[in-house]
Amino acid sequence: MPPTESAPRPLRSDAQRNRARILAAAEEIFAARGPSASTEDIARRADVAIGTVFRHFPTKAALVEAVFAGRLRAITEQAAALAGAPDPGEAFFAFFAEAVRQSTVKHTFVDAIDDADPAMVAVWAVVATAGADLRDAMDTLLVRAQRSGAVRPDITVGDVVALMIGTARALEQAGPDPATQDRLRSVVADGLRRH
Amino acid sequence: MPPTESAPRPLRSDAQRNRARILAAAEEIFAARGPSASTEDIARRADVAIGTVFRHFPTKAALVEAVFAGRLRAITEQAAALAGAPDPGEAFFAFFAEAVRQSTVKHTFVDAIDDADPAMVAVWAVVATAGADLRDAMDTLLVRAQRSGAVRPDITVGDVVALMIGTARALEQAGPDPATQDRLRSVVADGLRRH
Amino acid sequence: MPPTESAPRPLRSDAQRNRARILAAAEEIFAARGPSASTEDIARRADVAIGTVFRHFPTKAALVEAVFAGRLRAITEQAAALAGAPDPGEAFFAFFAEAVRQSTVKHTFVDAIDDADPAMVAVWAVVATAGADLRDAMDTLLVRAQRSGAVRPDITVGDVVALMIGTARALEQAGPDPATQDRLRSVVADGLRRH
Amino acid sequence: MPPTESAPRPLRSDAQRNRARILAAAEEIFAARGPSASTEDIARRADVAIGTVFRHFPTKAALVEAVFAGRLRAITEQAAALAGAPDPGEAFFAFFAEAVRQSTVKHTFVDAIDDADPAMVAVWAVVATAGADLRDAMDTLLVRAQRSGAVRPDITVGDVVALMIGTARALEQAGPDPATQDRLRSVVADGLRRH
DNA sequence: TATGAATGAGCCTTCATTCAT
DNA sequence: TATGAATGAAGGCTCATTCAT
Repeated sequence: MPPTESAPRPLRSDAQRNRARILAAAEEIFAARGPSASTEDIARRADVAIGTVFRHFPTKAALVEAVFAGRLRAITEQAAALAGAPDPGEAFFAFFAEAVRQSTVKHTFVDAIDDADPAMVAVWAVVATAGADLRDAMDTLLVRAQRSGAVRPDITVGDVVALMIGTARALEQAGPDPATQDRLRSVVADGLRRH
Repeated sequence: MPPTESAPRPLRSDAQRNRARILAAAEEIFAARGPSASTEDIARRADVAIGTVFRHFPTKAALVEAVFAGRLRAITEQAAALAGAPDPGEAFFAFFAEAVRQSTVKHTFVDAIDDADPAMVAVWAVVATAGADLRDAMDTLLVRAQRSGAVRPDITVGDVVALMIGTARALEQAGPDPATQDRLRSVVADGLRRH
Repeated sequence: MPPTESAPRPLRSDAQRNRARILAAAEEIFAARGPSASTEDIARRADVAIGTVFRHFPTKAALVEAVFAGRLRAITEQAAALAGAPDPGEAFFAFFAEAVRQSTVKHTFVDAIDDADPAMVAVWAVVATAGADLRDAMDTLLVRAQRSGAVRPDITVGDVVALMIGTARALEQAGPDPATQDRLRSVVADGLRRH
Repeated sequence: MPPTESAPRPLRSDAQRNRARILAAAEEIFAARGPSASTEDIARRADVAIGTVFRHFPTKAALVEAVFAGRLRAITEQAAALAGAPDPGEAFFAFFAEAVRQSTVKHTFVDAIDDADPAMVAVWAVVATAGADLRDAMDTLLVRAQRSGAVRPDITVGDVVALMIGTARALEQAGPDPATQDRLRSVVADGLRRH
């Protein structure tokens, strides 16, 4: 047992499994009912006692943050994977479509984070870090696409983020019909192109 | 001596005033802090007792719905006002911009309404009515704009509603800078145009 | 309803009764089991719902503080009542005996206040105010008694407070036998006299 | 091959070491933060796992008791060491001062022990034994001091115990200033002398 | 009708205790 | 024996809703 806890030892296998189950349960339940869903419900879905949830995530905010950051990281990886694609425009729009698809849940997490709640301030810190990585990856994609003439030159990364979230919201509103979802996505994508 | 027993008798004038104050307070507070703001806070802002709020709106959900329906009616009126404008395309896009502007609140109301709650059935009825009126008014605007060639012909009213909500969400995400808001709105509007 | 809540209107009679019942219940239960007793138990003893306790005392600390401050005020009144007594020494020792008697409960409140708990910081503020009044009243008593030669001149008010609390603790420890309690009290009183 | 099955077999040396570490940690932490400090914290300070604490002390109360009994034993030894001192009065007051000094901790342990809890019956047995030894040792000191005329003849051992605890409480209340602590101790000591 | 005190289910969190590893 | 993850009963507090005044 080292004097300082600097390197938290790897979790025991059963603990790892529980941690994963809790994250999965939280992802599902937050997606379905928003992050105001109760921790108790998440514990029930993960089939663990409430204390176990709090052992892994000392705070409800920490749990929300973990789920949210996980999602950001996944999207970031996809942006990175497309960074070297041959056609910059195609890469950008492929990323946009995929990111929107993955954000389409009943409640986007951003909605969930109530700035008024001081407990959520810490959440934003972590999210900001993960978000910065994502922004960097997106910036690469965006700049290349703009240089190639595929995207309006006045658009910023912040614009793209906002439009991704907004488009996800629109799809959520419109319902699951694939044709409709394609149509809506194409509207925003067209708007982003140089005209 | 009420005029007829069948219809809900008109409220006494002070009751009417209270109802209006409560709605106004709810609008402000829901817009600022989302629909999870407490009913107490709304009562306080309206300067009435909590019991009065529940006398006018038997349920918190009913209050949320009333605010939402009110907003729908306001937007409907604007659509109606633009129905006879000389330039159909201009009318449509003016409506779109205005509607988005008015929907830009921190938390959209739709998020607040829990479909699973049986107490919300009656609520949805009212909203549905208001929503149908809005759809009709929007349909007029949309069809004229499409006939004039200003808007993509494959777009439906549902698409426009979804995009309005999504765009409002994007603006909320992007923050208050007017130039940014214009840029984002123009992206979606451009995407809606025939290209 | 005044715009500013500066003067909280007098409570409705039933609310007053409940407030008094809660305070009485808290006094009993804190005295018997210490201030770590649960708010729920106090509510039960007062025969009100838990929410009612929190309506009257927004925090558990506020409840502890109210009980504690009430006790301080009672003792302060007694000190004030004895301030003009003809024999200063007699007055001082009568006060000391009475104050000790009233503090003899299984758990003194001071024990209760956990400095480590940040929620208790506010408690100390109020207590300090009530305590300052008490100190003033005690100071009068003490100085007169010292001038009359009845009490050791090097004793301070702080000493008297500490000895009161300590003596109460000793009596609590010794049990309820009156002769024993008198003996213990007389030991400390004798020690305070000029010898 | 244990010596006899009837007596609890001696602990393995590492277990002995752990037991001692836990007791030391508990002593420190209970002294600093009172007996409501969490068992986890004690385990952490002792650098053992929580399960180890519960293997050695089946209950938190048992741990509190062990610390308490240890303290009683330490004080008993001091009383015994002074039993044959040449000046009986000096010996008694030296013991009193030292015992008070050692009891000056933020929370007295007696407070922590809940008499109502049936799990505490066994605990009290041990404490009672240690307490009886202490009383015997103190009795020797006290009777000698009374015979020599240094202490009031009506005082009992129970009185002395109560006053020790009460004085410790007074010192705790008064704060750490040495002059103040001396003054308070001298007040009680003077009160105990024959006058 | 309006008032606002009372109710109590539910939420997040802590911690003594148990038990699989 | 030691470990530390899991358990689950409380505890403090909030807030939608009810009801006596």
